[in-house]
Amino acid sequence: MSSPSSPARGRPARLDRARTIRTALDLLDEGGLDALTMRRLADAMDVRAGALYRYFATKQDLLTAMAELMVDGVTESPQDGDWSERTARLARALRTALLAHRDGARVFAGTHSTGPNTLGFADSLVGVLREAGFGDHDAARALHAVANFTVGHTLEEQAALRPGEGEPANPDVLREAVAAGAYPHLAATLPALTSTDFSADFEFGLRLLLEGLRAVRT
Amino acid sequence: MSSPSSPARGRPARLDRARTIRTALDLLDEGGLDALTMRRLADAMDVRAGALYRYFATKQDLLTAMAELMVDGVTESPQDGDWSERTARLARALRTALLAHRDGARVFAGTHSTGPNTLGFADSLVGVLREAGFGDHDAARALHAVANFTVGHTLEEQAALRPGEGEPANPDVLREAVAAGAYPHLAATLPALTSTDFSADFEFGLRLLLEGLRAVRT
DNA sequence: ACCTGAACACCGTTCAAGT
DNA sequence: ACCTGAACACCGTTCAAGT
Repeated sequence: MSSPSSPARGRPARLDRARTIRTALDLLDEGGLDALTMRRLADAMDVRAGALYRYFATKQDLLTAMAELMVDGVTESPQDGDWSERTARLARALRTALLAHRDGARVFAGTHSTGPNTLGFADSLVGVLREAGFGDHDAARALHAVANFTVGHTLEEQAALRPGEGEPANPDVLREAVAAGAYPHLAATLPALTSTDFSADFEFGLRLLLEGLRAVRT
Repeated sequence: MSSPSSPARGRPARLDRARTIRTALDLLDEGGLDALTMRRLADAMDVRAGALYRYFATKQDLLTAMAELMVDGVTESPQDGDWSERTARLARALRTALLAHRDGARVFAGTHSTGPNTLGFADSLVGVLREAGFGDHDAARALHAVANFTVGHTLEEQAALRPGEGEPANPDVLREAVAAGAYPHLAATLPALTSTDFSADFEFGLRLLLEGLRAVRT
């Protein structure tokens, strides 16, 4: 919690937290997480790298603030529909928010924001389930399951969308590897495994969780 | 694919791929992923950093090989029980394998091995589901859902086990943040949310997926 | 109060040259 | 054939000193 004092005495600050976080997200979209360095961010803000540390204790602190800003608005959704429709909407909104920035899921997975957007999302999801009659433990665990699946899925989705610099794309590697070894089931399901319909993939997993919740409901 | 030639002509090599990967996993266990550098690994192998590049094209290549070795044996499991019990066993075996190394889930999530252990695991899981009557697309998507959930869960579990150097542990941060803001549902479920029974958490999510698969089955 | 300058202690990777 | 030496082009972070 670095905090330049509020009454703006002395020189007007060239830097501030909110503008820096937004610029960092722009840089993320341009070059990805690996290209986002404190020095480059400082350049974009017309400042030396050291100056950033008056506003962010560490780079991790900056990344956490970026993750928190990314999920701004994920909590807003119409309140109609039953609990499973509302849960699905929240999960979809989280995925969409992560997809909106290059390496969004990687940034989010690597941080643990306790800001209002992140907590608001969690409170909404837990609220929907509690009001639907789920117990506290089940609601908390369902939140974890949905969030872990959603982040895990989006991590894969964004990794598949941008294969590692120069390396051949995943489908080709997989085809070759499966052809070489003895993987009868993978060979038979290759078209399904190399499908790039990530939305359908996500919806399937989400449906499993929701059907599971329905079955588990006392 | 760096590959020193097989007929050992000239000086006997001090380095080899397999021994280097095992040493890297030892270093991982000692200091975590952030402390695993090519220079430190070279030190441990009594060699200069540059020499490693005769065996690994990049650090990413090394990490992929580590991930592949981590899931060695995850495919072996008794073949008895019905499809949901067998699927559960495979998922549990994956989690256990990732938990066996410090930052195991982070290493695994950051790579995409197409080695025999990784493919063997995928083939087993898809095989169990296909033999149970699931279609190719559903089996492939179920593999993704189970794997994404398992890796996502273990990522969180290992992050919670080692709070970020100096930062207060997550439960305390969460308690304070929830107390400060207006999160009625989080406040009511705080004990459940800050539970550290990760196995129960994992089993709950896994159960949701399996019950969901049962419901989705044609 | 806010930022610069300069340093500290590192990184991953490449490649000519030695043995 | 295998490895060293040395460099290249960077990192995150700290902190006295300037304005």
